[in-house]
Order: sequence, then C-alpha cells, then structure tokens
Amino acid sequence: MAHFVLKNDESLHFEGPATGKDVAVRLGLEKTAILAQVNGVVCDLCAEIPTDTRVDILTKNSPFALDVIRHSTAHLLALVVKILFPSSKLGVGPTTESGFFYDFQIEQPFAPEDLDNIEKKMRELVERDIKFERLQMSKNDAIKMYEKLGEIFKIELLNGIADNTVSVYKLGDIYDLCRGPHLPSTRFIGYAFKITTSSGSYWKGDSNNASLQRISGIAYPTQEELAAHFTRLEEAAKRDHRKIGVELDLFHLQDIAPGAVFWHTKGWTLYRTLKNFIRSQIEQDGYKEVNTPMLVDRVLWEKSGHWEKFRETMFTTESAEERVMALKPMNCPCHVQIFNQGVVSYRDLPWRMAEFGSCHRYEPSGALHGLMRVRGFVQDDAHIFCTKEQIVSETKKFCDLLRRVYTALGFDSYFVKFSDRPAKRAGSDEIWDLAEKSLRDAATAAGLDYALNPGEGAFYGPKLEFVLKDCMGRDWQCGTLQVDFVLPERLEAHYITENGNKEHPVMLHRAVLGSMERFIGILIEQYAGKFPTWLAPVQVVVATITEEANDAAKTLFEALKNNGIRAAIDVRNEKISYKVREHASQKIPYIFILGKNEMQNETVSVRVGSDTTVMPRSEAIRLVKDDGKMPA
RNA sequence: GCCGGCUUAGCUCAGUUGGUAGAGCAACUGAUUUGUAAUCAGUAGGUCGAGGGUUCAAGUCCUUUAGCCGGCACCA
Repeated sequence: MAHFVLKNDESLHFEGPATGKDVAVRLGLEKTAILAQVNGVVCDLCAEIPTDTRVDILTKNSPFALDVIRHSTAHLLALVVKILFPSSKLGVGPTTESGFFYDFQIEQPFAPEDLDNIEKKMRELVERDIKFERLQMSKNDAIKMYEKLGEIFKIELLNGIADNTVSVYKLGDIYDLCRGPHLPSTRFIGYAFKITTSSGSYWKGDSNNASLQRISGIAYPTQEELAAHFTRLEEAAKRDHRKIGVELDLFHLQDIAPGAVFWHTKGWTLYRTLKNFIRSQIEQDGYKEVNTPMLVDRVLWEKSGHWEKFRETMFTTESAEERVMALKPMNCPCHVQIFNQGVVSYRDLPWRMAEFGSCHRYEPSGALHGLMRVRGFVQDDAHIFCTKEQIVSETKKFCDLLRRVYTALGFDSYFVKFSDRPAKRAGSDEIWDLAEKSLRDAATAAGLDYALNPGEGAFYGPKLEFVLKDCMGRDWQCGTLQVDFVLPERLEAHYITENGNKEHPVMLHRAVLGSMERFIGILIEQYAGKFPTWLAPVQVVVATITEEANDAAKTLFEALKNNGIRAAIDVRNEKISYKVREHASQKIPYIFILGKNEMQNETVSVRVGSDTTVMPRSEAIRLVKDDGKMPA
C-alpha cells in the first residue's frame, strides 16, 4: 500500500500506486493543482509517486509555477505554429528572465499579422484544453520518430544527448523533446499571455548555422500580473537614456556619424564631472595619467596581434601618406610604448598608467545602441605593469576602487563574471593556466562573488567583468580587469629584477567605468535623468517672480557661480508656475525663487522636489555648495 | 552583419480606397509683472530620410540605399 506524506505532516493513504493528481483530488485541489513536488523535485501532476514519499501539490500561486506556465505556453506556441505553418521545423523553446520564446525554421519570416493570428489560435486551444502528455522513450526511438516527422533540429539535439532514455511531451500533434515539467493541460495556461515580437536568430546561437525565426512572448499566472508587466515596461521606457538625452538636451546622435556622440553643453558638463571624479579617485590610488596617439601605424597592431583578430573592425586611414594608419581601437599597445622608453626597475612596479583613451571600433551596424554601444568612445583605461606576485594585491586594490566609485554613483550591486580562455587565443596553455589561477586567486582575495563565463575571455588573457543593467534589464559590461602575460612579451616590455635579470612584467588591463559613453547611458537610466546635485549639469536656477527682483537675482546668480556652483538664471517675463514647471521637468535639483517677499526680507525661497523653504541667501548658497560636493 | 518593423515641422504624432500635407508643444512677435508643474493672441516653420520607378497624379504603390527600433550574432 502506497503511503504519502504531505508537508504539513498529514499522511494520506492510497490503495495501490497513485499520482499527484490523485493526491490533489483527495485534497480538493483538482481544479487548481498544476504540479507536484516530490521529495522537493517539481514534476508533472500526473507523475506516479513512489511509496512513502514526501509530496506537495502546487498551484498557480507556487513560486515554481511561473516558469512552468511560460514553458507550457512556449509549447502551445509551437503547436499553433505547426498547425498554421505545417512546413515549419521546430527549434528550441525555453523560458527566459522575461518570458519565453520558440525558434522555428520557416521559408517566410513571420509577419506582424501572423503573430496576431498565432496568439488568437493559442487562446482558442487554451479553451480546447489539450493535455500535455509525458512520454519516455529510448533515444533511438525518439530519433526514428523525429526522422518520420522531419524535425531535423530535434534529431541534432538528440545526437548531443548522452542519456539513452529521453522524455518527450506530446501536445496535440506535436512531440517536443523536453525535460518538463509541464502543466496538466492548456486550460491551466489561462489567458494571461501575449505574443510580443518576432525576430531572427541562429540555430544554437551560431551565425554560421541555419537562420531561424524567433517568436517571443510573455505569460503570467494572472491578468493582473501581465498588466503590471506592461506597466513596468512603460515606466522603464520613460527612463531610456536616448529619450532623456534629448529631453534634457544632453547629447544627440545623427546619421551623419553613426555610433558617435554629439555632446551638448549639459551632457558634456556631466561627462567632465564624471571624468574629474574618476581622475580624483585614481590619483588617490597612485595612477599616473598619460595620453597617447589616436592614429598609429598598423605595424604596431600587427605586432600586438590585434590586426590579425580585429582588422575587420578597425578604422584605417587613407591619405597622402603611403603607410596605413589605424585609429586606435584600444590603448594597451600605446601604453607599452611609454613603458618601453628607458629602463624600468622592479622598484618602479607596480606602474599604474592611466588614460582617458579615445578609441574607435567599427562595430557591426546591428550592435549600435544609443550611448551603450558606439563606434567612438572613451575608456577610463589603465594598465598596471607589475610582477606576478603583485597580481593579487593590485586586483584587490582595483576591486576596492571600483566598489568605491560604483557606490558613490549609486550602484550598490553589480554582477561579476569571470571569463576564461576562449577557443581562439594567444599564448601557451601554461601561461593561461597561470593567468587564470592568478586572477581566480585575486578575485577570491578581493571577496568577489562571481559567475563563471566560460570561453569568453580576451584573446590575450582571462577577465573579470563588472556588469550593470539598463532600464530594460539588458546587461552591459562596464568595469573590467584582465590579466595579460601575452602582450608584454609580444611588444617586448621588460623590467630589471632584483637580481639584475630582464623579465616581462605582467599587464593588468582595467577600467572602472569601461566606456564613458556607456556608463553615462547607464547613469542616466539609473537616475531617470534626476542626477544627484554633484553630477547635475545645472545645479540651481534662480527664477524671478517679478521684474523688481531681477537685480537681486543677478547678484545671487553671480554669487553662486563664484562659489563654483553650476547655476542658471531665469528672469523671463513668465509666471512662476511656468518657470517651476520647466525647471522641474529639466530635473534641476534646486530652484531659487525671488519675489516681493524675498526682496523685503532679503531671503530666497528654495524649492527642492516639491518642498519649499525660505532662508537667508547666504545659507541657500552654502546648502547647494555642500550638496554639490564631489564624493571624496 | 542577419530577420522583422519604423522614418512626415526642433519634439510628440495625425494623414482615409493614390487626388497634391495637419495638430499639440517648442520657437518667434506682441500684450500680460505674475507666488511654486502650462497667461492670452498672433506669426513663421516640412523636397514627407535619400535615390530610382509605376501612374494623368505618390507622404501613400514598387525598388535600391541610409539611419533608427526590437531581437540574433559580434564585443579587444
């Protein structure tokens, strides 16, 4: 006799074998049960439960439900596409952080009307309540089945699976290779889903493989959650740096220079402020700033190895001069040229050489994205030339610097990835073993909690990536630290050791912000344009109510400027409500208002957010000055 | 680079089955001297992204191309 134990320690007894569904019926949950959790493992409700096993019945309220609902919705999508487009071939259809997608091979890409029809048909099939059936079969049987069905991609997947037994879910007429679990039937998907977009993709994410068409969607347990999802998206879109960049007159992009930024006065003020902040921070850490040429002969890039790997994405020059010059795509080889002037002693190490380096890369057109991915950008770059023994302490020092800067800029958390050796790389395996071990040890010593990112390192060394998210949840690599044993050797960098021997230094490539442009993009979205006072392009505006306050306004404006405050003045013949509206929507932190009352009492009304305080003018100046101080 | 979509005034957007371009905000001019998120009136502003084609006629249809948007691929 089977005996099941529930979480609340209530025992249920069955005559003979039983499934999760039987348990659900016993508990009166047959209408709402969607999954069973057996010994902590989530599985289909129809799964048979081994005797004397702890079992839980899950409903749509379970935290596990969301992913399963999305996954089952993806299967339903596949069924509908196979019905409407019988010649299409199934790719894969996983869930993602923000929904699900399914990839198909199909002659004609999906049109927007197709998506509408697909969604409509999906709703119809929810109504029809089609069952998800789990089938266990041998790998060979599965391959035979898919050969009959002509599902070439599923066969390829099966050939890559080591197990001899696989599970396949049948939904209507489709058989989908899948681990599961799934909902009992389409009725449980409900109607809180939406097909959102279609796009191109590649089989197994490789552009050398077949082109597929991806349909993406979103699903939630309830309509309310789905509605909230779209509200969140709308709210997030308002923070988009491309939108705010125009609204706040920070910068613009133009097709005359794709992937290059025209910085307007306000944006450039923000840029310079951020740059000065980084400058003050790295000076504290003993960095020495340099500046190197933007246009360098290709021979340097050939020597460094960049020409071979990145030639296609480098801008080269054509001019009266015969030799081919390239716009530098990064600064490292130039920094080595400075290192190589004269003789360096071990006493000079670590040498922390910094540059706000202006770089150009011919990024693929489809990669360009506002400030986040551009063709002309400035790295807050530095190379630390050091000994092997100094790697750990220098990495730790860098991580501290990065944490200090990110915290000051309002980023309390960020993801760290550890990317190890890529397939195409320079340097021997022994060197890579050493580089990876050094960086791993250093990351551990710095107390980093990192995720492994296999095969994604630079061609010359492993790297740590510090990742921030934009308003739509996309990941962007900002800070980085890379251990490099290769370039110093290729570019013949040496230092003299304690024993008088010549040795190659280790090069640590590192950037805190990464690209000034990208980081400002992230920063704009982080603050939705409402920057802390020390970063705000305009920190305070002096606005008058009547003409009789104009002279006092000018005096106050001058006093603010003399105190190093970024101030503006508004003596236009407009109502104060009009001025407040305009300056508030421009996200200026302080609005100083002068009218009759303030003239009489020699005060000023200070508006911050929607609060107003009347105070002596000198006090108001001090207030903005203190609030606008750059973090130490 | 690949797939799809979009591109009309400085900005946000209308524009019917092809019939010869419109609104709001901004700008400019005038009036208003105002108390904390839009004072009123007037004026001006567009080779409809660019090139080619179909047509008596193209913002609208076809085609090439650029840029942008969403994904994919790439990212030193």
